[in-house]
Amino acid sequence: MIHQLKKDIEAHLTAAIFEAYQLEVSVIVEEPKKPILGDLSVPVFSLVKAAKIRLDSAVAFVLSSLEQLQEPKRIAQVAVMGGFINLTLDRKVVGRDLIKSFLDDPDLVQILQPVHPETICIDYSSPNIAKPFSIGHLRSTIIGHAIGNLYEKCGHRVVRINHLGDFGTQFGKIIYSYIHFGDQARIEKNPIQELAELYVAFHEQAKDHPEMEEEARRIFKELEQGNPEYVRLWQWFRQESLKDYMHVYEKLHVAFDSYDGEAFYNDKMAEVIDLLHQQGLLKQDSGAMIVDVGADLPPALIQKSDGSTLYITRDLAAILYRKRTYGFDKVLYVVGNEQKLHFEQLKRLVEKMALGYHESIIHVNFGLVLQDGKKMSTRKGKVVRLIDVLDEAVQLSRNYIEEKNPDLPDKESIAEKVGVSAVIFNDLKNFRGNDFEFDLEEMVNFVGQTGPYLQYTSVRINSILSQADFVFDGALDDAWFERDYVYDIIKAIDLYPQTIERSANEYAPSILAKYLLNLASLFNSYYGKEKILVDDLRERNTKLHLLYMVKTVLNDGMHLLGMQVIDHM
RNA sequence: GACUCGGUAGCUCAGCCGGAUAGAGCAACGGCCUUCUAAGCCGUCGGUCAGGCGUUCGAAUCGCCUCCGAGUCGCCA
Repeated sequence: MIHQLKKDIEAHLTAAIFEAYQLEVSVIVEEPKKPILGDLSVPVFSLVKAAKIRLDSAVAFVLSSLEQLQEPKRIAQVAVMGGFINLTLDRKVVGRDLIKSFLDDPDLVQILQPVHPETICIDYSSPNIAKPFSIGHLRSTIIGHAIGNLYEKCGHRVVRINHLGDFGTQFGKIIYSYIHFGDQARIEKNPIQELAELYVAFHEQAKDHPEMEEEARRIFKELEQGNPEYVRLWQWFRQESLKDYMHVYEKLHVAFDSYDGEAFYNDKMAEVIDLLHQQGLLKQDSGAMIVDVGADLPPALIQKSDGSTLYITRDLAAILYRKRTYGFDKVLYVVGNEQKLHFEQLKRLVEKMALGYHESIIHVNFGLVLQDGKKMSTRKGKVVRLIDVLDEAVQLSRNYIEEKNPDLPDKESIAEKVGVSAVIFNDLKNFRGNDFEFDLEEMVNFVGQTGPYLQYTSVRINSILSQADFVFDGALDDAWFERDYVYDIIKAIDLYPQTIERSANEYAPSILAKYLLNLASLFNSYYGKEKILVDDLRERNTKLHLLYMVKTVLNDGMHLLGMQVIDHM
């Protein structure tokens, strides 16, 4: 609402300046940091400079233009401070308007309706078969899931794709390892653990026996060509891994529209290579087939000298398939920073092939989870299993419940929801591009800027609402909106729709996460100041309206981030 | 070595398409539970925005250089 007013003022002033000076000055209306200065602020420096006029004439010009704006009610006060013109809005009107629009469209379907609904493919999670589901894949999973939710909320169609890492030379390695030192019974008992150990064992042995690498590549090539024994082992490993992953996804409440991994594209590779060949892009280089993708990037390796394919070949096949199958407007790859070059190459390949959609390929990169300041390595067996972290978080959550609320009826279910959500929120609250050091204590922290803080705030509100009956009858004590700490909450709620849009457009769930923390903090601060359930019905009803809005926004926001919403804890 | 990303309070981070006195949480210290859930609230302490130069009325924000950290750099994914 305030956002709309801001846009209106910007448009009005830009037009007025053009009319008076024939100058295209794009006026920016900003929000002053200090609330005492007002709700909106117009700096006039750009006009001074462009029109080469004095500061005071620029101020006078803007002031008179503002008077012509058809804005009878909302702007209550205009004050000039140096080169800034500060506008203060009528808090009663803002509060009433907000509540009205909130009640008219509580799910924001009208406000967030896109001009052009798009189809967005999101490639995320994508764990590597036969390896434990690690913290690294947690990041991709929950960032991708949240971005998908955000786009859906904005009215777009989202296709969620789990591009399983179920193919490639790594399987040559594991199969080699299994044949030479594997044990069927042990794998059946504890598949992921054993398979991961086989993978580590391979790399340990290969240090002294480099010919093993060659052998692994040969096995993969045969797997690719359909060697029945290798295919059987591969299917077995894949199936066992998938079972394990589904367990994790269940805990995280994420699901996908497609689980077509790399292997799915095995029979679609020839098409890609033919296409590259026809366009004369493919060339041979020391036995392998490569494509030059420009002087600023290293060439892309499409086919190994033994004829088998690579990661990028499969990604290329996948994008062709996805364009045909889903007709995406955008395809997002939620994959770590370390693969930046890979996606630059992929994008360039698509551009070189003149397919016309290279601009819609977006690498939504995220920071690495470090251990002792360095990247974790599956090859050396240095991974942290997600399931262990989740278990730890749920246990801590149980402890809190025993300490704070031992009579809670459904302890176990709440403990699970709080613990898992804490881990999810901890990952989403900071900008995704930042690397971070693995720190279990930080991940399962429940105090301060955390998931449980948001849940707790919502629960507190819920507790009050459940003790009161109130009706949305519009009978409001609007004088109450004048109070700073109330008005701050109103302004924060008003900001919710644009926060969702920004969060989606920048592929940054952290924007929403920070917003929710701020809203919760404003509410808790208010909660400490005033009693809600007062005797005066009109006042009470007004407060309950506000609480209802805060709770609705908090719950909706948490849901978008992939957290579990609860009503008591 | 080249390229990419980063360096803001003791720690974890916001702010970065230039705007007014750089903000949160944690930690530390001091308060607040006979009244709506204290997983909370209030207060105190804490800054050469890595360093330098430049552009500008105005720089944490833009440009260049230096230092430091991480990642990547054809037969892994």
